[in-house]
Amino acid sequence: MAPPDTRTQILDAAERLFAERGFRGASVRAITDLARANLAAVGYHFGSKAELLAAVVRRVIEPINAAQCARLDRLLARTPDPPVTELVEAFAGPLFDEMLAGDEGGARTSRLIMRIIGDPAEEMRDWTGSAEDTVRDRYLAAFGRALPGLSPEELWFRMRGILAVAAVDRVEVYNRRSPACLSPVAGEAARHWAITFLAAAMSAPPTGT
Amino acid sequence: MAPPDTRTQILDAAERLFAERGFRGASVRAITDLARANLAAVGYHFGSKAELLAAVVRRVIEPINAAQCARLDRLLARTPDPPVTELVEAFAGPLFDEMLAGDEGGARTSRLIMRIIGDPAEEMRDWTGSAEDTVRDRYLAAFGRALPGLSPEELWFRMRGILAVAAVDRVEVYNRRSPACLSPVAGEAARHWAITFLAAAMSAPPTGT
DNA sequence: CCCGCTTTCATACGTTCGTTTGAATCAAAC
DNA sequence: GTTTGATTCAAACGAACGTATGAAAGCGGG
Repeated sequence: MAPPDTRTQILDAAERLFAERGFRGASVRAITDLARANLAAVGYHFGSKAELLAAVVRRVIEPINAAQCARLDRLLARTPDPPVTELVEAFAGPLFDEMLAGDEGGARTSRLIMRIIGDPAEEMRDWTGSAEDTVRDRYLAAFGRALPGLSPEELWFRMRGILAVAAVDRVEVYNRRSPACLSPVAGEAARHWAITFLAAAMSAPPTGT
Repeated sequence: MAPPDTRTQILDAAERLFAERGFRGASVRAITDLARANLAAVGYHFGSKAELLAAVVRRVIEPINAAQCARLDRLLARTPDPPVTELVEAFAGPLFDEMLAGDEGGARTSRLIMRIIGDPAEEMRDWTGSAEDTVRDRYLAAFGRALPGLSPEELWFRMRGILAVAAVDRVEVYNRRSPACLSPVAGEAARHWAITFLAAAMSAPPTGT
């Protein structure tokens, strides 16, 4: 099981191609070619392309969610009302951690998150995910205590902003169309920049409406 | 030419379907069906599906860019160094203005911007756009004066954040997976929330790295 | 009426897609 | 050595796709 394990190789190839090309853009043939597996292996090991996607997404999301959860636990063990900056760090940090752990300096996971958010294919939303909802609700509650006066709707609006900024990092379109003079952003710098940016954004006073 | 104008009807249908389903997900057949036109009409009026997309994107982007440019001119006519909040308002405001003008309360344009940012299809990046680069560079310069001490790279990182937050608004995935209790956000409120959120984010002190 | 030009239409072509199938291969148990 | 179950393989299926084609239809000016 150690070296080749067709199933894992397909998962790896699919993660990469789904991230790069989206659900519709990554054909089963391209995935099995990259995985050096047979075309029918996807059907055999996963049932269908949609179920393969779900397996890929779960494998990527789970450690991120676990880390977000653990860091929130650690924060709450220290004080029941952590400051906004630390909440942002705990929530957004794991997104960048996992991103940086990937083979290509994290671009792959970041792009995959972008796909999860933005891919129009219906199949991108079928990976259940009650655990994700739980974590999200816990952070919503914690942010709510740290930012009294913010309506639940505006709070949720701001949390979507966190995900958007984290996901949009390293997305190709931007880098392709970025001002020519700028060098690509190193992963660690992007992490700090994002935390700074988002902590300030989350801490903004309530709009009022 | 007034009522039916096949070309315009195709543009409208394509704008809607590209926004909803992405480039690959919106088939030429679905577009011409929605437009009540013949399948071959796309080839006749636009040449190819990719050129149809370019025409759609240009039609959506141009007024936004013009508005961003005009508002920056107005700002600079008043003072050579406008404050960050007004720059954010001038840059992000038109995104929401145009979004709100659409038929479905703006969701369509917002989603299309999201596609422009996130769609993995290569064709999504072929709509030239030197005018867009000009506007972007002008805002980069203005933000640079308003935020001395920020490196050009971090400045560009933050401007991408503006686009990300504006685009992610009303994207279906989020609303589908949003906490059940929350009602959907009204367009005007989202605009204020985003400006507040982004003005605070842009005004954050330099990270330093 | 008829002409030239634009536009619409039905149809077909070749490709690529996801999925299925049934035989071949492999590895361990007996 | 044979059997059994799991895995891999080449091949094929029908469906959907983007595009091209040539005839039909509309239509204002001679």
